[in-house]
Amino acid sequence: MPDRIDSMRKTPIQNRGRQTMDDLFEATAQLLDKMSPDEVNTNRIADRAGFSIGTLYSYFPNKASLLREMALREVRRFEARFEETIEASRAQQPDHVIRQIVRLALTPLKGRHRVRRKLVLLVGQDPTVQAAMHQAIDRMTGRFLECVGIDPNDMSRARRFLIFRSVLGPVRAAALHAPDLLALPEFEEDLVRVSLALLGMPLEPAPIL
Amino acid sequence: MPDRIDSMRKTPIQNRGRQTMDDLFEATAQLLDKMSPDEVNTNRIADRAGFSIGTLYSYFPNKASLLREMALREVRRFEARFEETIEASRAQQPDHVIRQIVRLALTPLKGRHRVRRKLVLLVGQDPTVQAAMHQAIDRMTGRFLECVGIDPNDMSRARRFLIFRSVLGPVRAAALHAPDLLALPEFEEDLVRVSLALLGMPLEPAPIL
Amino acid sequence: MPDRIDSMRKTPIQNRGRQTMDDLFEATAQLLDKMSPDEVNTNRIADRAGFSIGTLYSYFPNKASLLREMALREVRRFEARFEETIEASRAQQPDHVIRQIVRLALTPLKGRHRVRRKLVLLVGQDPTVQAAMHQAIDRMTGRFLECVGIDPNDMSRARRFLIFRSVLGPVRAAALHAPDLLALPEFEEDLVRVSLALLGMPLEPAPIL
Amino acid sequence: MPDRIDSMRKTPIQNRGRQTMDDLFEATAQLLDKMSPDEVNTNRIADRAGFSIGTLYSYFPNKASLLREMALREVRRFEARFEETIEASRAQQPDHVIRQIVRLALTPLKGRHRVRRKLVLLVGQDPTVQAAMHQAIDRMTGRFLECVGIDPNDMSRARRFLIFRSVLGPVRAAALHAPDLLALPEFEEDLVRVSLALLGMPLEPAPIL
DNA sequence: GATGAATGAGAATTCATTCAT
DNA sequence: GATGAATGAATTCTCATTCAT
Repeated sequence: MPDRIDSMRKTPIQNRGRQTMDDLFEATAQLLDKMSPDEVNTNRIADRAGFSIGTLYSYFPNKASLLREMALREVRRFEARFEETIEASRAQQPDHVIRQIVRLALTPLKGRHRVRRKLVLLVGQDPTVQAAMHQAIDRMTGRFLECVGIDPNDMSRARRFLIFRSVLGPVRAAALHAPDLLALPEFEEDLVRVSLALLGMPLEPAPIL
Repeated sequence: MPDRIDSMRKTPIQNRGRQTMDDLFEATAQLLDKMSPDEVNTNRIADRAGFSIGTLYSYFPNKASLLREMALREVRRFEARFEETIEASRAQQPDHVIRQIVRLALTPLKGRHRVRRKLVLLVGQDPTVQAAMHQAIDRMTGRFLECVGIDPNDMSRARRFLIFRSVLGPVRAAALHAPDLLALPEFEEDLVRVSLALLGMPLEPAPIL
Repeated sequence: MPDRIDSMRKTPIQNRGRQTMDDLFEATAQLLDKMSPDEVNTNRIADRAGFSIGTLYSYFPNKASLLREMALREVRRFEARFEETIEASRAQQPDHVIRQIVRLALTPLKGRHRVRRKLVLLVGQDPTVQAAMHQAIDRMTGRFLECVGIDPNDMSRARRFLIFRSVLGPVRAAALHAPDLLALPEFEEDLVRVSLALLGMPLEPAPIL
Repeated sequence: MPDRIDSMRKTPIQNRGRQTMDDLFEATAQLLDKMSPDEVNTNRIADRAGFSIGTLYSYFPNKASLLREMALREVRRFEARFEETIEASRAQQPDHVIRQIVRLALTPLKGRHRVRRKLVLLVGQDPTVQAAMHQAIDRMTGRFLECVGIDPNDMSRARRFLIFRSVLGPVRAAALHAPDLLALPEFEEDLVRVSLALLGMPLEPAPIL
């Protein structure tokens, strides 16, 4: 799976192309949902999307770039939903804002948590995706602090790094290995508590249970 | 915790065999350290370990089992180190115990955080490994609660799930993308704070910075 | 010398068509100049010529025929230049005529020796092109002998075969691998000497140096 | 057809490997003899050689390198035969030596002139092969001059370049397009004449016929 | 006529695995 | 037991060509 520089073959400004790419992404998602990541190959993707393999390769220079674009799109989508959430929480108390964000993280798009996990397995080494994810998290952290009125410079890098990641990591783990937790109020509660602890704003002493 | 898994071809009671397997694991680790996971193949592993490919296949029935055993060994090793840490912290304050555990998580064996990450990429879908990891985390959580004198039944499943995973996830993220954080006292501090918050024992109101 | 070959789809009597074909040839030449022959494909040719791939296929039934026509055009052009040279040398001494022909061979159109070589690599097996080239050389040999007043029947087939080919081969080799030789007077001199030797008219005993 | 640096995958010091490579070369030659060069693919080569495709790729990193090695072997073989010829002609008159060399060029190995031609079509752009061929010709020229007692420094570069190439080019052309010429005494005669003319040693005035 | 998205056969290459020595 | 040459299914990717718009 060689790695080219140019990520896409044709700029999908045309709606035609945009639709085809979406079809390919959707096909990929369905396959990831159904089978192990290394069974997902370009032939199967094209086939399921209802295109010939050649069409796939006229939209993406190679397999890696298709997966990369798909991952980047996921990141962008999450950030967009985050942005909406922040906007809707303007001028609210920090704990309320955090709770909204935790809920956002807990609500997988179309139940596609498994797809996302497998996508990570396929794209995990891709530096572009890595960078995009971490920059997105950093941007979202910044937006959040701004929203709740904290100057980022008043907070250590370590803590800024942790605020969201201490929520996102466990959510992913739960989604994969204990999905029922996602629906429990006390799970949401504890995630909020973690973030607030890092903001120096503990809730009332947490009940042990 | 029995040592044998039936994906191993021979019971490695003989030291010869044990040594050979360790050599193969070490070779795999070195390759993972050097190259992308999908460049790591059985021929290269055998080659670097100084064995023929045939020998590799007399110790493991297939590639997946080699990687699986290796991952399981990592899990067992971590748990063993955890056990030592707990033993050494007997009858200490919870925050002290937690701090020791955080330090354990921050100190990978031989700086092999990258190796572990890539191993996950290769083995990530293996149900045996998944199960072993989560069972280990659950066992360690139990041991910890026992050590600090909390009855596990007094704590919600959600919280038990989170206590360690809210530390482990961010540590891995930092190891991969902001390794310098691992050495910062305030990073350790905040990780401890996260766990304590979940135990309902906040430190003194956290300074924002 | 009729201009039409039945591998062309339309008789390019219309200037439009003629121009389009020339554009396609020119694009092909530019690509051959820039890249390796097997990187030159029909899509790139159409693209560089500023046409759609469909247009290319309305002028040529397939890739081979485009390249064939292009090669045949080269052959015709060379023969036309040869004809001019011969005409301009009417009633001159044989050594003078030969020198003019050698100069012609040394002076490729637009410095496109490399293009010609790569075209040969792409079209080399085409029997039509092979035949056209050799017939052209035979015709030119005949014209030359006529011009200098030698009856072709007075000369062996072997020698007629050699007269021009002993010049053309080395010139191509030099163009590709020692282009600086092309400009040296002694190179031209020796090529003339070779041809004259075959005509049984050696120059004064050649200086060794 | 990507191009690696390393030309061979395993050093064929072992006789086993040497034999396998020879089989692959022989299979390639047979295919080139039978079909057009671009129909010759690695699958067919392996198949005809009686190996699996994987075996081919354990001896050569890619198709290009197989063809390259084969071409280089041809060059080495020709040079070896040249060397024998020179040795056998020690202390003979220049015209005798040249005649032997011309005969060598006229005697294709196993009637494989066509194979060689097609090999050139496949490998023609390969810089390694190009360089090897030209260096070989230069070495042979040097050996020849030494043998007939001419100091290379007494001869212009242009002429040294031409001495053999003015023979080799036409021979190849004849082999491909007028094979019957190869057997004619007057063809041999004229080739000798060409070389001698370049050495400043004309034969008796050439008979026109 | 022109366009260019779509096609799909076919080619190169990899690598887990086997088995004769 | 060890070896490593050989296997071949599977995968990625290309590009000449078609045809609906």
